[in-house]
Amino acid sequence: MENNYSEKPVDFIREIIRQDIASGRFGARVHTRFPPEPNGYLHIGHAKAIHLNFEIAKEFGGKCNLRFDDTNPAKEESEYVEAIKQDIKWLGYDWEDRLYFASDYFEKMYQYAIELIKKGKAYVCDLSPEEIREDRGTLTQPGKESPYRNRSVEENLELFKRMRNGEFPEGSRTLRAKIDMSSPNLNLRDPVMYRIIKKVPHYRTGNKWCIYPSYDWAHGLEDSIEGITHSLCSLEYENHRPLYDWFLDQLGLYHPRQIEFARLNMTYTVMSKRYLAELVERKIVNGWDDPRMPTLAGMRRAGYTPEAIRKFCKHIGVAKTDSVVDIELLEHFVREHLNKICQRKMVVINPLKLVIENYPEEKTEQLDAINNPENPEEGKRKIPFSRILFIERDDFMENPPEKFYRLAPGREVRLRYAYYVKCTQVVKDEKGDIKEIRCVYDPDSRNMYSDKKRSKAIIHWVSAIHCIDVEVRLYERLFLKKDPLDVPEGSDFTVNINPDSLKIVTGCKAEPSLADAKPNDRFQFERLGYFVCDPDSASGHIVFNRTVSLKDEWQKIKKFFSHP
RNA sequence: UGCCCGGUGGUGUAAUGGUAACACACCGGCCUUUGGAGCCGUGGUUCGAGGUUCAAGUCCUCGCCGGGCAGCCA
Repeated sequence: MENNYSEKPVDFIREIIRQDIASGRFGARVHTRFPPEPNGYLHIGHAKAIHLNFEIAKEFGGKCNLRFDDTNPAKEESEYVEAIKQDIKWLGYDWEDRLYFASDYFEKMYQYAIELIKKGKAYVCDLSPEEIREDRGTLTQPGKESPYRNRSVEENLELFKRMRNGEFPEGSRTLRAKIDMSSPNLNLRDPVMYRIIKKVPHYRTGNKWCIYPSYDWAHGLEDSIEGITHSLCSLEYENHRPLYDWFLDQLGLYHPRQIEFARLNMTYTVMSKRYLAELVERKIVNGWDDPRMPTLAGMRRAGYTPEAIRKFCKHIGVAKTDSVVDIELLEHFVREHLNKICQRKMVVINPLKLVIENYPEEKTEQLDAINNPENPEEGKRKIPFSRILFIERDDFMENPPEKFYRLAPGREVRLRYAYYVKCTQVVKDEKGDIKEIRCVYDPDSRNMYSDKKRSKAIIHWVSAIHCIDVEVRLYERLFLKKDPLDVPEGSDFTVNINPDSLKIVTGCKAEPSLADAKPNDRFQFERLGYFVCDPDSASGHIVFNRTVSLKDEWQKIKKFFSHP
């Protein structure tokens, strides 16, 4: 077993684990777990937790379990189990043979509950949910003890058995831990351990059970049963740790250590399952795997790579400070990786016809284009050039402002991998819209690699008779505001939705080599961004999703001009 | 007016009592057949006030600010 936990710096969790190893607290063992509830899709915040748990196990020569925490049949479905497994695999992690379900422990938990009753530490309570709430007290006032708190062990045992047997209606009784109704920590005011749920069957155990353990009771047992050493969870469980410890101590069971860390928040993003589900249900996005979603499924479809996400997780670190990470950081790692691995292609999204008047009508040339300047070994390809081309409408302006140094009347620019062209004429239609532009080219300018700047601009193009039509889906951030939940009184986050978060553009012109693109193939469209072939593609109808744009100096300048 | 947890450049994370570091973003500059990529540089004295110490972001005290907690959710 190769341990490599000597490098610095190290976060507070790894520091604690080092100490535990040094003191022999768990016999130098490290065993973590990722415990999702199968009630929704995994998002980038889960990626942080997955990364943390699996990487720590790897670093310390330990193991990490995948455990579905399926203790609430009302919310859980096997669809989510499968999606979650797929996402974790895609992210690059392997739970090997350690796939577990809390629902497999129900019988064991039940027996432990009986033990607790016998110790006089748990009782069946006949109070209604409302009555329990009223008796719980408030943040500043102690609670009131339940009138059923002092039932005999025998009666509790009998009642609990009848609860399991389904003799009581849903909501009529609970099993509660007998702790302290005046504890300043409200979690310790006789928390509910079991509730009766009869209306819905459990997706795995069906109707076998009609009592289900609550989180606080179940989670520590799950960790204990699996021999987990370090149970990593988010900050909101901090106040639950005394309870986690209490149950395990009362039962005298193997006792893992719970450590809390701050969950991930990102700008321009909502991260709770509730809101994500709402986006899906209200059809604001097209499903959980919509490329605008911060779900792993969405990011996969958007073209993000698992490598980039992992590197992001590594770099954000882990701490106890509530924080909001700039989404630019994620995008940075996506660009960084894609820049390395993507072959370049020329695609014109918003075509403008360009006619080279002095280029022979029938002539076609095959020009060399570099596949990936980051990796010369990927070689070159041929791209066809001819008299009529398409260029990006944005690359021409009739009345260019300062700092725009692309094509304009009388101006010369280089066509990437081809020639210099000079604009001689602008042709407009009846409405005055620019229909095409006419140019002359310099036949001697091909491959003049060392030619110093006859123009500052190089633009991309595609040959009109050779190109293929493709559909491009231009995705932008789903929300306009850094904090999408920052809304005026009485409205919800939909007021912050970006109305332009998806633009579907058909009739885009792509270089012919893209005809072979297969779903999930990733490319850089030169000067535009990174794109991935979408599974919606069919033969003859290829669809690309924009993963992320290239950084664009000109866009910045334009923005500066529009609001100085 | 309760309990718990936090507070280091715009953002996130380091500094383990000894000259505040790294990344992203931003702004300059260099380079470039992608206004891409790459390279170089400018921003902070660590929430505030005291205290301990030769020495404090780090330890102590008191404030201030932020977050969490009153589901038979997790």
